[in-house]
Amino acid sequence: MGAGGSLREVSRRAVQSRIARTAEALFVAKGFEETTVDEIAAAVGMSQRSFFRYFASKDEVVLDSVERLGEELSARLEARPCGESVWDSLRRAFDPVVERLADPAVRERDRVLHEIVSASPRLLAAYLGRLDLLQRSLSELLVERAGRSGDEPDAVVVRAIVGGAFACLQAASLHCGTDPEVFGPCLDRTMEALRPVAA
Amino acid sequence: MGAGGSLREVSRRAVQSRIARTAEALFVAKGFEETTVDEIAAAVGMSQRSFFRYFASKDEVVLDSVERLGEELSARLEARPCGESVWDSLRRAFDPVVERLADPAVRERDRVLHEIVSASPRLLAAYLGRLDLLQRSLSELLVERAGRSGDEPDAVVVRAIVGGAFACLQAASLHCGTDPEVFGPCLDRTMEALRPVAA
DNA sequence: CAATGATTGACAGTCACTGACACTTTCCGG
DNA sequence: CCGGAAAGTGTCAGTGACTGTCAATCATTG
Repeated sequence: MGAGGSLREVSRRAVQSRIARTAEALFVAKGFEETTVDEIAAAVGMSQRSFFRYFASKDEVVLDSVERLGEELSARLEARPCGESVWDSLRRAFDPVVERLADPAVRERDRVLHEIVSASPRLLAAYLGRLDLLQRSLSELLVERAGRSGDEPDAVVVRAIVGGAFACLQAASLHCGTDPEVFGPCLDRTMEALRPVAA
Repeated sequence: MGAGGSLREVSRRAVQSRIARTAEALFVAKGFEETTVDEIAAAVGMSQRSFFRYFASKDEVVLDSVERLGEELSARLEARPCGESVWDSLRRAFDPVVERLADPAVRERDRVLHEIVSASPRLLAAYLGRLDLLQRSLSELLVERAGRSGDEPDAVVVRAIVGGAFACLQAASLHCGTDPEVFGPCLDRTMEALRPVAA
């Protein structure tokens, strides 16, 4: 089935990565809105048209890594045991977000990305849109899981709980830095404060 | 100080309202992305340039009402007593959102707006961006309030709690309709489930 | 009536993004 | 080694959101 010719996919990813790094440097230097796609394409050494063959939009260059983190997060959540509470499963699914920060290189890149995103209202909105999409799919997953284990799940409450967990994640990443020694406890503190009474 | 020449402001609002109603009709009929600003301007009977004198962007036409609701919500929260818990203050601040739905005309408009927003990923993202902005300002307000009443407020936790409350609101407005008899209890149910242990 | 300031339309320009087409490079069986 | 399909690329033209500018109009006020 058409998903993933491995050899070519690798080189595609390599080109995407090259574009992303180049673009991020420009975004940091001049700002996101102030950098045109033409400039990025020229800096990479390709036509504007080709840029859009690797990224569907200018936003995508920055949000692509969020997408990938979302997939991992989704996979982690799916791997959690059915008996575990929704809240704890979510907290564990967030582990990679914290663990990533152990690598200084990753930490630096996250910092840069965060700076770019939070400096542009439009990008920030697009970012939140992605998170919302992710929350929807995680909610569905959890509702289905609850149904499997015999519970009668309340879809609205599950959705609210997932939203609450992401609110904790968002608050932590906003107020605490990218230092894992600070971020982790910070996330735990917020998630303890908001822990649902039952679920 | 420069805020609000009353006479002219009124007529400006009237024009904005006329544009908004016209545009919303077109959005429902053809979809948001498929409706061009030229079409809206022509339908209202003005130049495209003038359209942009009343709304900074096409998004703004739809999100303007969200903005106004946000201001009311902010004012309500500020009016709550300092002694009240953060969570209860937020729940009470949400009251106008529920009460608005008592008026069938308002309910219908909310339904239309909701339909338009949720049908366009870009608009939805912009909407979430506004909510995020609102959450920031409410968080600041609550942190300051907690400081006034002698508590030592934890800004991160407050931010997470505000985010959690909005997650409840969002979940309710997503899963329950615009019927106030359904929406209200739905909101209460989610907010009871997520009520923070202390705060 | 004349001066003034706000509102507007017309026009031109930028930038994100898309579709079409021609060209080249790569790959593969014969 | 060759011929042709497949994939990648550049060029060009076009759409649509948005902005700056300027001249004309309109209402207000002295």
